[in-house]
Amino acid sequence: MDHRPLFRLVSFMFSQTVEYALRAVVHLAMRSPAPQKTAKIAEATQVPPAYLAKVLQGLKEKGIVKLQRGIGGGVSLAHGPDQLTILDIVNAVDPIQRIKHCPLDLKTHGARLCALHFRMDQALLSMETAFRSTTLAELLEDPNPSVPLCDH
Amino acid sequence: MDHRPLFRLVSFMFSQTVEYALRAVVHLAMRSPAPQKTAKIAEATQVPPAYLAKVLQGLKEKGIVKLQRGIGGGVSLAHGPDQLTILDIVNAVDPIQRIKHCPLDLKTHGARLCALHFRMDQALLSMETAFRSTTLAELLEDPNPSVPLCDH
DNA sequence: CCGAAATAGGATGTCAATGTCCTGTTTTTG
DNA sequence: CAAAAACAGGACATTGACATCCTATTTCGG
Repeated sequence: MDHRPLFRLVSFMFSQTVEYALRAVVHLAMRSPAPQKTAKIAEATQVPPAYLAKVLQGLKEKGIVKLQRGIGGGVSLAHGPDQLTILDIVNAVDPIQRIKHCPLDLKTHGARLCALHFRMDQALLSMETAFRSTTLAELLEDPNPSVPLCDH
Repeated sequence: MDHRPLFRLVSFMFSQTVEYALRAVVHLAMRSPAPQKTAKIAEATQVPPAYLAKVLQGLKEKGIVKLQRGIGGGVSLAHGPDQLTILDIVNAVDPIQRIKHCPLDLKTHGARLCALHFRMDQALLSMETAFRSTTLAELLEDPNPSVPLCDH
């Protein structure tokens, strides 16, 4: 009956849904290509099971994962971990929208951004670049001793 | 009666409130140090007047602007445009929260972030850095021919 | 073919962000 | 001092993100 968020947002920059999708996909990558049951992923990644199911359906529609019903079914990556970047996941769930034109739609100037929105767009670009630079496979190879998702 | 957002979010990364705060502060910087009335700022920046008033109150509490009541009063910057960065404004309204520890609070490892959250934090860092690198004064000096906020 | 295993998806609930409105309080000017 | 100017702030409305639950529907194994 209590519908307050189960977990505090990691950062206001990322939606809870992005966080959940990333956890799930990293979990899948660690076990790729074996399919995993949604309930198991939810437990391991500490994501609400019913909500994770919705998130995974979204990822399926974007071609990130495959869902298989029935005994022995479950969720698996649609591509190899070396073919998926963090950006692919983020964009599938909550696309990074670069600023293409001034949000104040004055027609007194062309498509050129004012200085403020240009700077904001540059910040978005740097984030986009950071996310594009790492594949799931590289995440798993990370020398960091803490395994992804902090489980073991 | 219609309470749908007046303007589409510029990017899911930035809240509407951050966008409004930045527009208002840039407007103030262009006219610094003369105080401006909230209603005038709202009109020039295309922000709902009553909501802008709330945003400005928040900025006052964070020491970004000064509010003066009565005839001849209005809103003015609490510091020179060369003393305020975009990051100062963003953090006053919707602080960028860097990821300090794994959001899955397993105690099986220390404060070290797993590879996924380390990458996410690096993306936040790059955005933070981008925002810290520009002061309001530098925004106004921008060689870009479109004046900030696209008005004139 | 039957039953168990899984996902599919609709209906519904809650809350914070966004936005409006109205009345109070402070300050300045004449 | 009186009146107008301007912010202060509480009450309230709406919406989308987050979340749950329950009932299909599909698929595999024996």
